[in-house]
Amino acid sequence: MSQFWKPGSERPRLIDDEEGGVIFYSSSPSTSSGFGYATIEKQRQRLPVYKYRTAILYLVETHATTIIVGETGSGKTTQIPQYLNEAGWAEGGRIIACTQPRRLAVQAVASRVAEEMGVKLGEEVGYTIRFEDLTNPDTTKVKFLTDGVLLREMMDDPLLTKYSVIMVDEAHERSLSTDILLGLLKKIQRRRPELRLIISSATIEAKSMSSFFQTSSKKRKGQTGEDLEPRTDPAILSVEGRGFNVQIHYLEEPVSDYLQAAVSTVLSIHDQEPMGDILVFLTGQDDIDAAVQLLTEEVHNNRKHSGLIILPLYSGLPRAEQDLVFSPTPRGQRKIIISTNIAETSLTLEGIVYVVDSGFSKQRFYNPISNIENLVVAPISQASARQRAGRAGRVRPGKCYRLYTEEYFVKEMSTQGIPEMQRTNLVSCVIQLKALGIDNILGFDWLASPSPEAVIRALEVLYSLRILDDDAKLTSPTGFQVAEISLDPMISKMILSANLLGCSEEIITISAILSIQSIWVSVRGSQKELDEAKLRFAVAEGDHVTYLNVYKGFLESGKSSQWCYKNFINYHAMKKVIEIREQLRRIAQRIGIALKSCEGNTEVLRKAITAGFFANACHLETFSKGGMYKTVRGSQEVYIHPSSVLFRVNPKWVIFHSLVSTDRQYMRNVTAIDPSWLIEAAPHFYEHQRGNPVAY
DNA sequence: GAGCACTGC
Repeated sequence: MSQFWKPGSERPRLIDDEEGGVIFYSSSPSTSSGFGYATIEKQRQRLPVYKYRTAILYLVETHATTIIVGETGSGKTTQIPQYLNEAGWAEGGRIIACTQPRRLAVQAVASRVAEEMGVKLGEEVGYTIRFEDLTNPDTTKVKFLTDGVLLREMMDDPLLTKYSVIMVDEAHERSLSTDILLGLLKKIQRRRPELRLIISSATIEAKSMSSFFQTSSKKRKGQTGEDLEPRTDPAILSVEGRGFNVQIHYLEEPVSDYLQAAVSTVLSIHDQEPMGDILVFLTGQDDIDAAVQLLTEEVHNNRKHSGLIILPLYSGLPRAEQDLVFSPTPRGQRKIIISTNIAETSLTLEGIVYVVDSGFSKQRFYNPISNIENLVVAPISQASARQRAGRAGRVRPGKCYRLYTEEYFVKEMSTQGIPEMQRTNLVSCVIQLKALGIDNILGFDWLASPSPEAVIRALEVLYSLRILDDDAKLTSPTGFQVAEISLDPMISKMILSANLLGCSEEIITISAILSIQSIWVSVRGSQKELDEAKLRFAVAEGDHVTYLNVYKGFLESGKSSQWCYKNFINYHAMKKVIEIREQLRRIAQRIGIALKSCEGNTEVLRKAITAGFFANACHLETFSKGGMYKTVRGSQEVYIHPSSVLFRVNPKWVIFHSLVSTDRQYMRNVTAIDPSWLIEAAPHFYEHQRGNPVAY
């Protein structure tokens, strides 16, 4: 192995003593010396671990914003809320809020804190995620929630007045909700000087977070000159974690085929390194299946490779197969998990000692000009590479093999990666800000500004849906109602139109189904059987009405998992559909939509769909071969996806829910329409020309 | 006749 691999030159992280150790550094000179440690300025000083609590409480007391940086395992997430609670930050009916970007993390952290405090989950310590509110308004003092839920709470309480401290965890991940939330929190801070923010982030983002929250500190003195308000310059506290050291190895020479390189690296680790599981990061299902097959063949052909358990891991994998990665490795064997990015942040695997990092992942990019989102294989960032490597050091010191050179890591890889804000469609983001009364989206104080093109495109789409008016303000009632519905605005618009057309009962079912990945079981081997199963539900109107038949069948079966199995339908997906539908029903009730069924009238159904998705209208190119369509607006070449029930049926006019772009643009979830409905639904968008609709 | 990184409300 030594011929190909070169150890990294980055010095191992300092974990200096068995105490753990806290390093404190303040971004500004301190006037107080009461604690004996706060005199250090822009200079690192290690403090004994018992002062962790003191340091945090002091900083939160004196600074409006505290930025906590550090590694996993440093106890930031679980200890800080407890310190704050003990220090009285949740007295007098105030609540300490702690956000996470993922539902699972919220649940896990909340139950751990409840356990550590010796209280019942849902009382002093509670959590709120979509579909689940385990809090008690009378007793909850520490509340964990997803950042998306906190954003939703702002719709009713824009200043988040019930919270005394808000801690935002994993801020370095820079998810869309986190970025929006941080921008809004900074605004709130100006109106609520008593509010305390704690931003928890990876070390690499500390500086940008700190300068973002840095505000001019003019009015800090009260009339008599005493300090009334906290310091407005953020403090930075750095906490070392207890993770084990991970030795980094780079390739001596670059390789062109990372898949092959990954396979041979796994085999040489198995031959030459002591026992311990291996985690391999590849990009997607295709890569992973190919690698699993190559390794399995190798195990069959070569006896020295026995004792290997090879497991794929990606989100589309059926639940039972996903769970295999969590089963303990039998003694004398070695587990090899070949995974997408799901293992980078979403899942934590125990027992990993070796990581093989391809240096690539699939990433979504949005082109505001064509209004199309693309999924492409792209190089990861240095931050991502560090995160992947860290997965090897959870149980004991580990090793990470990077399938690229150190020069590439240092010179070619970007340090951070592009925030989601800058590579996604912004319609939902814009409508959320509009609902909070923020009208100047481009002028908003962003952590990372979205491109003007993307903002303009989002405004345009919302305007065409009559969600925004000529002044780019929310229309009443449509715009305000759409903002209440926690779905894609085009779907929300479809629901509102269904109310007028008398088919809301059916349309909220369709909406629930459209907002999950797929209701079909993904099976590679038995494609034919799946297609046959689909035909049992398929109708000429298209995929949307077909979904209604599936839902009806599921209800008639008594929500049976057996029935799902027989019909190649994903049972877990259907349960989720029921859950989302129930939430939509509640929201509909709240905004005054009466549920009404159209009793099988599919024309009004398709008119409601058209009212939301008129912009996605296409017509068949009559003289072209192979079912080529062109979008009415923009004349883009598109095709019906083979998974659609309208594949090869090729109706003359269709609208689609979304595009998948590979070598071609494929329309997913397609419904046949009458072109006259387009002008009826959106006279501001389409006009007649020689009997057919044409986009303005 | 082909393909879906990952979250979230």
